[in-house]
Amino acid sequence: MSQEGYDHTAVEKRWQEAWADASVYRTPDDVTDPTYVLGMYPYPSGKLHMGHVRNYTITDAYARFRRMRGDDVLHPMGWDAFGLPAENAAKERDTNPRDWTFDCIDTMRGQMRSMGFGYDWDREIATCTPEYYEWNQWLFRRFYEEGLAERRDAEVNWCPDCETVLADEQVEGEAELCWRCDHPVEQRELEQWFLRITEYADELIDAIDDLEGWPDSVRQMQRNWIGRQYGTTLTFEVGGPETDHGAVEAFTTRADTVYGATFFALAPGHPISETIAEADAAVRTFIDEEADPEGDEPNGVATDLTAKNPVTGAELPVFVADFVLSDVGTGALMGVPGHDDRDHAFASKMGLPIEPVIAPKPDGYDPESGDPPAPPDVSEAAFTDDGVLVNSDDYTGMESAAAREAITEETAGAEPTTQYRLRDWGISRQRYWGTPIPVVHCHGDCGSVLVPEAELPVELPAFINTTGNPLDAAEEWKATTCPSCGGPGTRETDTMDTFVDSSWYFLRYVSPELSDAPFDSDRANDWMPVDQYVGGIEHAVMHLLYSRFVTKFLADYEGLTAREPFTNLLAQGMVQLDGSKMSKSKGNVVSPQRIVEEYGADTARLFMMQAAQPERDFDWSEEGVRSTYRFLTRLTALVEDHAEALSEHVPDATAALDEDDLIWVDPDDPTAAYVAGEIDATVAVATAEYDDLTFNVALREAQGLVGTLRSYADHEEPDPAVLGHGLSVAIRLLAPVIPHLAEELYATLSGKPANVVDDGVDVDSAADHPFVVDAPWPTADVDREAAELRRRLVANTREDVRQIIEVAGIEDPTAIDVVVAPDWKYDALEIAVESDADNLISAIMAESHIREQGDAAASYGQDLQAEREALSRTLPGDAEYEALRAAAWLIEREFDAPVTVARASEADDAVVRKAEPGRPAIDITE
RNA sequence: GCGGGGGUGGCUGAGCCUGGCCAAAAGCGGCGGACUUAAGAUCCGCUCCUGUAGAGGUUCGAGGGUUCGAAUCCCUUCCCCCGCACCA
Repeated sequence: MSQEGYDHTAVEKRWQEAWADASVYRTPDDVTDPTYVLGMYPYPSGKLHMGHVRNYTITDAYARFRRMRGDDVLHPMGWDAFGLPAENAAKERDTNPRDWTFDCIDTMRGQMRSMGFGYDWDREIATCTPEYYEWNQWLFRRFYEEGLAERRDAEVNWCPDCETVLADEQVEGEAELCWRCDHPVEQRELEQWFLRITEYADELIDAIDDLEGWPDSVRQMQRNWIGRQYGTTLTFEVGGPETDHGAVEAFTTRADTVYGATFFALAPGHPISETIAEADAAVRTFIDEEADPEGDEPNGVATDLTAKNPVTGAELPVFVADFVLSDVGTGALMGVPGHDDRDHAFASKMGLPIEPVIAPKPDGYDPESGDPPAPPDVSEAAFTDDGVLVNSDDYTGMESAAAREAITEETAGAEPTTQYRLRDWGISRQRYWGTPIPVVHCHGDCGSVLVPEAELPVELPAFINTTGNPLDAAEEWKATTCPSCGGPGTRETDTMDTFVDSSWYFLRYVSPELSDAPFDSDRANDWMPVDQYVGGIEHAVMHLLYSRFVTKFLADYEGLTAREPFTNLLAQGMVQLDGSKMSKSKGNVVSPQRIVEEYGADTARLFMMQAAQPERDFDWSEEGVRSTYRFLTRLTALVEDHAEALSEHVPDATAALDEDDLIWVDPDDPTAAYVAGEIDATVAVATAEYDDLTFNVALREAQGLVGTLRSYADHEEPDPAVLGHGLSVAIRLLAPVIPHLAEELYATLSGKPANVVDDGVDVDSAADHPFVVDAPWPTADVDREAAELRRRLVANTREDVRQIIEVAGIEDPTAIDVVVAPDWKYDALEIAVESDADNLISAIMAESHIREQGDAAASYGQDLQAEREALSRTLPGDAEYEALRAAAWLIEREFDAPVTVARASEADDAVVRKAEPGRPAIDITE
């Protein structure tokens, strides 16, 4: 009946409309501390891709799960709507970025609706609206007022193709390519606006330790990015025959190796390098032509300068070398070839001396009394570990860590110094489609002046199609008056990096309409932080670091109580095809739209969620999709086939479904008891897995339950209460992932089949119809461990029956007897598990009722003794008996033979003998 | 080089934290059977080797160790992926 599947298009459309009509996903402003579930908002590129679908299915499923568990949930969506691609697209199509962007947003919003994502659309934001970016400008003002925004000259990464500045993070790979257009990036000197994120470097790195809900990989990436290092700044007097360049600072993490310094090196861009290049042709040539910072070889050129080692007083030769980088440390370093690989390579190449001053620490070395170890041989390779100082005057014999401290303290001009790799955040972009930086450059003497808060937002002028920055060409817009002196002024034409937009958008959802502040403080303090954030690993550093920075700033200066924005973070894996990432350039893209048309959104969602853990990559498989679709088709058929019968037997299905998950099971119907037990076990496992976001395991459980229910429904005379309950549970367990079909089936099961709706009775007038969205999550009061023991017993027993029949070559069994072990064996096992007595057999035999069993007891005792360490508890004998009785129908069905489950007292001794706890005796008659 | 994550049966992929019930879930693929005029769908099994009563053997990248017992813990080693990197 169902090879065509079910009418997913009609089902999905029907419920999308019903949800919208009933505003089921609305989160009222007055709820208290809702569970805040957030997916990283997308750039509106025009179409949803599979990565989006996966991302938002994860948040949607989790949000729905929490909702069914009774939480208020905040699950909003918005648009990262500024950015260069809109500008490029506008140029190509001869339109403007605004229209193009809103077109894209409309399309994508429609696709999200068609996926069934349950967002509170009343909270939708788009960062390109003045109502939003006004608050970027406000935020910029606040940074400026607190001394954390400043304008300065800076060497910046410049993409000649995009004609804009890029952050370091936006420059990719060794080849230094633009992250957007893959064009090689150049360096330029420009006046730029910076936010001083480095002021927060320590807190940003220290607080990572407490982000326990974040993946280790992301935490580590942030630590690396901030790159804090403790070390020492040493001062070297640098001079030559004719000139004195004065004190030059060099940073080192290895002050303990200072006695091993045999040269000093300056970056080609260091001011002294520039100075000496004026008089020294070799240096000039080296800087201009030979220096190759990207190459593997360390290159350098000698100068006529020397640097005085501040500890030893030695005069070291000074080189200009390309492996010294201007933007690392001070752009100058002491070379210690004995204990640094790169210095070693350079010294070997230049024929400089290599001196060992650190020796490996001998075992049990005591710096107080021990003789210093012999210096290692460093002629071939540097010894880079910490150790014990040698050849270091008074410091000889000290351990590295202590020596670093002592040298830093005792050397004139030496300072303990902390270095960071993190740089201030350059937010200036020479582009149109972004937030205008709210500054006016006074033509008089006022300099750069903030636009007053009352005059915000500074709105973008109409788009001008030009090769440079359109804002530069907007002459009328540019010309303004200085807010300070009232004289003529020019607007700042830089716009902000779009990472400013995304660094606080999660706060805007709290009060998206608010017109006099970026967010409602009281509500933000109640609703923040985001409980579960989900997005791609590509944002591990930039977006997440900036968001943490801005949150801390708002905590310090605007009274926000949260110091971290995201409590739990999930970096979802990629959707791949044949093992590689889907991408347009490779042409291996699977269109979500096609999948929705062909199989429906529910199929796409279920397939993705059951394919793998959310954080792992997985391969898209058309076969897997089809298999998922077949599952949904079978489920639909199962519910439809039985709904009518159930409603006859269950007088008020609706009430029964909603009220309670405790159902009465006929004690004389072991099959019903088995199914009821399976239902409970499924709920227990699936709930825990949903909590952990391991949807794949939860769904496997739910699908397994559906299989059990189908078998049960085929069984003669299923208990309608049990079957109805089971179907209700299965539907609810699947509902977060297949919301449309779950609604449909829930309605069918409730005796309000959807075709009634089709005939003109609309959904919300059927007031007694409960949405599964709002249905209570099923509950179970079972011990997961006991449920698993029972499952295992049943599975093992069935497996054993199969094996016997196969191995013994039984063609057609006529009777199968299953006999549970006698009680005394359970008692003996219990004693064996508990006991730590040397002689297990005597411990067991101490029990008179076991001793009475004579040889059988002795023999079983020996078995227990032999396997003593491996023994584990089973279910009690009565529970095993009940579980096997309940599962007998499965064996009967499989082998088409009557199955008798018996207690030991009811069975033949010869058979009973083989029975053990956890392993009933099986006797098959041919 | 540093840091992070991996290597499991024909494939995908769980298990590993908390060792035993693990020859190892699930899906896919393959094989056999039921149903069907047939195909499809659906259902029941099988799918490392041997085995006429639930057994035995060899497996979880490689080698070693701890343990009564290791896919699981420890060490060494090889390979793959990701991030950072001539970072002083």
